[in-house]
Amino acid sequence: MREKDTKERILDAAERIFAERGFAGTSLRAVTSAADVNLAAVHYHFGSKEALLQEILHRRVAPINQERAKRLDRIEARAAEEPPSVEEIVAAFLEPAVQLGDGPESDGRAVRALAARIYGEPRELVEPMIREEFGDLSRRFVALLGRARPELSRSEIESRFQFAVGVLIFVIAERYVSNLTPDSELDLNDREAIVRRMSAFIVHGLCAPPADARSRGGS
Amino acid sequence: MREKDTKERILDAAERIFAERGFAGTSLRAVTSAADVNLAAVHYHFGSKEALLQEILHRRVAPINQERAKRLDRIEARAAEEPPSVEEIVAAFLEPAVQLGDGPESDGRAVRALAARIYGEPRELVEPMIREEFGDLSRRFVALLGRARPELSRSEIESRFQFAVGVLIFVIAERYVSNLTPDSELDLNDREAIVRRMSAFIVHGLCAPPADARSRGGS
DNA sequence: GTATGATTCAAACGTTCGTTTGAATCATGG
DNA sequence: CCATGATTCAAACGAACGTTTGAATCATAC
Repeated sequence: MREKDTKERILDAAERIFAERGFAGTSLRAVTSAADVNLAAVHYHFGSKEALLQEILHRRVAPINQERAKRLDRIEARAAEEPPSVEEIVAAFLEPAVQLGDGPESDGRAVRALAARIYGEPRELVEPMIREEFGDLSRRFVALLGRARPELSRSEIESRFQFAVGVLIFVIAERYVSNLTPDSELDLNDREAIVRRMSAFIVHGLCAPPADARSRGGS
Repeated sequence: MREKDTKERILDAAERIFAERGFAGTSLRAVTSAADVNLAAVHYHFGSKEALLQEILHRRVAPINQERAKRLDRIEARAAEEPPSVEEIVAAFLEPAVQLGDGPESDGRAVRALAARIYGEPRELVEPMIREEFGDLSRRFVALLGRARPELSRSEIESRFQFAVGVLIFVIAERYVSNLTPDSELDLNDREAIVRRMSAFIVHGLCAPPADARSRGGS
């Protein structure tokens, strides 16, 4: 038996390659070759390529969503006494995600890139996965933001939550436009600064006055 | 000769299918079948699958970037007298993009989805395209934002610009998390409201105080 | 050592893919 | 009408794909 078992090696290799090439652009032969295992092992251990993707997502996303849920629990418990602040809600949303995949053996970059690129895959492939992993949590975030900003309609809160998701996904995916030019001063390795800036941007965006004249119309 | 010529039919069909399935997940047979043309026509007219993608991008993105460049010209001309406002810079950035692909014959949804999903494709495929189409414009937006917010470092401006890009991409891609749950009140057809809200969110995010203690350190 | 289930293996299946090829057809000008 | 280049066509090429198959090997318990 190898040092790291076959299943784990497949998961690690697939994670990296799915992140770079997407689901359709990743062949199982590329994965098994990178994992140094036999092609049939994928079917033996996972049943299908699609199930492999699902399992990769789950193994990475479940821990961060558990952490988010814990943080939400604490915020919700205190919300009975006083409304939550946008800052703490944003922290609960962002912090688990920006640490995604970091560990002693890995800097988590591929994991985060994969989590981000899921949003670009064909809808029928990933919407069930997204709904399953994030549906409940997003409802809870939206509800808490509603407590923090009661003058906004549910619809406007949902929009703003979505904008925050867009920022986060772009940041964790490290897909940048401006640093493609030679004069860019953006240092992608300064993650702390980027996270701090992102948090400030999102908090301030969320704290904007209502953009809708009839913002309370939808409730 | 058909009503619409072969080349145009291929471009239209490919645009739609690339947007749904991504580059690797799109077969030329799917495209040619949808366009009701012969498979070899793709190679005859475009040379390769990749060149087809490039041409699709260019035909859609070039007009919006021309419009953006025109708006930038106007803002830059006035910037000699007084600093530009964040609002007008954001409008110059967003408005051409949210109208992307809208015309008498098409609601532009597929076009926008494709423009958005380009960011998820393998880097070596799309970075040259992105650099070519957006490199110069992003430099100009960053420079103008620097004029509007001189207390921020170039690096922090670039980060914020990137966050704005993330929001825009998510919105034009119509990839939502919260509306996947049955109780969502987000109406994706109310584009005007969504754009208005997005603009407010971005403007307020960009107007946040410096997140970096040494924000002017990079200049 | 033997039996049994788990795991890995190499080969194959049937399908699909982007690209190429040479012939057929079309469009246009002289 | 003929010549010529443009365009479309059907077939094929060589490669790649996810999945399946049955045999071989491994691991473990008795």
